[in-house]
Amino acid sequence: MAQPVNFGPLAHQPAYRLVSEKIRHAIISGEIEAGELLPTETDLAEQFGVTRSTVREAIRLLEHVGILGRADRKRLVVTRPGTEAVGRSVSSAMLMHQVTFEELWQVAMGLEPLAGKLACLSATDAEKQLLADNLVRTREVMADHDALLEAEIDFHNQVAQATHNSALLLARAPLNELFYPAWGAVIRALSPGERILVAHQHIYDAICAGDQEKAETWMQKHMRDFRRGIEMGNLGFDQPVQG
Amino acid sequence: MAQPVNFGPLAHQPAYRLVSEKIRHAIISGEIEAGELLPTETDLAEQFGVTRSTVREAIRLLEHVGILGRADRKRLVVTRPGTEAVGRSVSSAMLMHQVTFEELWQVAMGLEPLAGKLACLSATDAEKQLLADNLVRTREVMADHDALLEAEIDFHNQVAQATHNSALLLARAPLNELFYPAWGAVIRALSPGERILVAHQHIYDAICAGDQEKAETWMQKHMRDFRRGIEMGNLGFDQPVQG
DNA sequence: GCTGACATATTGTCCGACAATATGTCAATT
DNA sequence: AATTGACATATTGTCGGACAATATGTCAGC
Repeated sequence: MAQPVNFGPLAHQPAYRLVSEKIRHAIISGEIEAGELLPTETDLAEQFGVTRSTVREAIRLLEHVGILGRADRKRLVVTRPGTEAVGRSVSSAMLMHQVTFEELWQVAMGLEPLAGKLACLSATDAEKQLLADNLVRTREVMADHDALLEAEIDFHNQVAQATHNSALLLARAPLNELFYPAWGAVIRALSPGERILVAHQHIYDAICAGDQEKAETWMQKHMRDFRRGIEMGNLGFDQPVQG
Repeated sequence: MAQPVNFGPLAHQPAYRLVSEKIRHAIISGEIEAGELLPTETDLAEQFGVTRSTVREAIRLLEHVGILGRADRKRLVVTRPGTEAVGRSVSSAMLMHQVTFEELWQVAMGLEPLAGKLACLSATDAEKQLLADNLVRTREVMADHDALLEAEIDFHNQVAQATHNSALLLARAPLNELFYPAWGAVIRALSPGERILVAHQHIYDAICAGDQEKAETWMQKHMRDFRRGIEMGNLGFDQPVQG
């Protein structure tokens, strides 16, 4: 007997997606380099044989993820998505998945100690200096909750920067955005400035000494402190993070 | 003397971005839930007081990151960005940053062992069964490079799934896409089927036994094998990954 | 109750238009 | 010579209207 033919639903992609894919491909394959200007919308429309409206929709598709941006507010330019763009889109996803603090913290426990460890291998003198400056600043603003939070976040970002690992930077991008409010709440509730500073100090020492293990374990301790902070402050460790 | 006033450039956001932000905010704040239908484009245009073209551009901004999708090919629907959407956008970013295998591998060394460890705590019987099936299948297709690659990828995804940690799933989404070709190259070059199977077997055993440490260390071993495979095959461990 | 015809709603695409703004040119002014 | 101002040009942001293709809803007819 003849097989009952099973036609899959034929995929008629709208034109704006095709155009978008073509542009995306040209960018990713390196055909167009970062920083280069794209042709004008009218040109693109002509080249693809569609209207400017369609081209514009295709462009918007790529804009939000940070592949395309506006140079001088006019011409389109190919850009490298920075941590902000990636962080924004991934944290949207996490918010919609109702990710809990616990889940987020587990990921951070995978990435932050790793960052500390790797920074030991690759931190430059300038980056070590930045960390040292951050320590000084942290001590100064210990009483000011907002400023302390900012210093704390900066410290972690600087450690991550010091790894010179873009993949790591991008992977941890959403953590920043999502932990920010919780970290602030912990600081306001418990004023753990001294404890934060001690941990940062040890991490800094380890990075300067190139002591990977010490950096890793102190970062772990530091993150566990953060966890305990949320739990003690009854801030909802098993609750979904808030946008 | 009076300071020379320094006016920051005044930020005139285009309308399509404002509209996009409004919609995004409504979605993330939970005002509109996932799965709900959005009003029609014409309605939105009226509500916001702009034209349909503008609304469409705003929608496209959110579409590529997976916040919005098409329900039945017509009406717009709010969706949860899955790992595919997130993986796609983050791996674009990584590609443009010329992330090397080494960088990527370091991140994987942070996340995959973590996944193994967490899976010990939360894997259900059904998920364990899936892993068992995967092992059987892996043994069957050991000689077929393509099928073996697919089974290998599946195994890691299933372990990650078994953690029930969405944040982790999303964070490791880009790894899948980017490692895929390299992993395939390793398999074709070295035929390490037996070695892969042994590692998977141990990881599976550990998960069934709830032995977190074993799962973690075997996943580490497994990833180190992968690294050695790329190095031995001279596949460019310190080279940027290819799209 | 199922089928088919028909009207309706909604999206995808096109066209043409205009205002606002950035860029380039060039003469006039100091 | 350098700055300023006037002017033409290019490009984007936004508008309005139009039409085809397709999904949905309704209703008569068997």
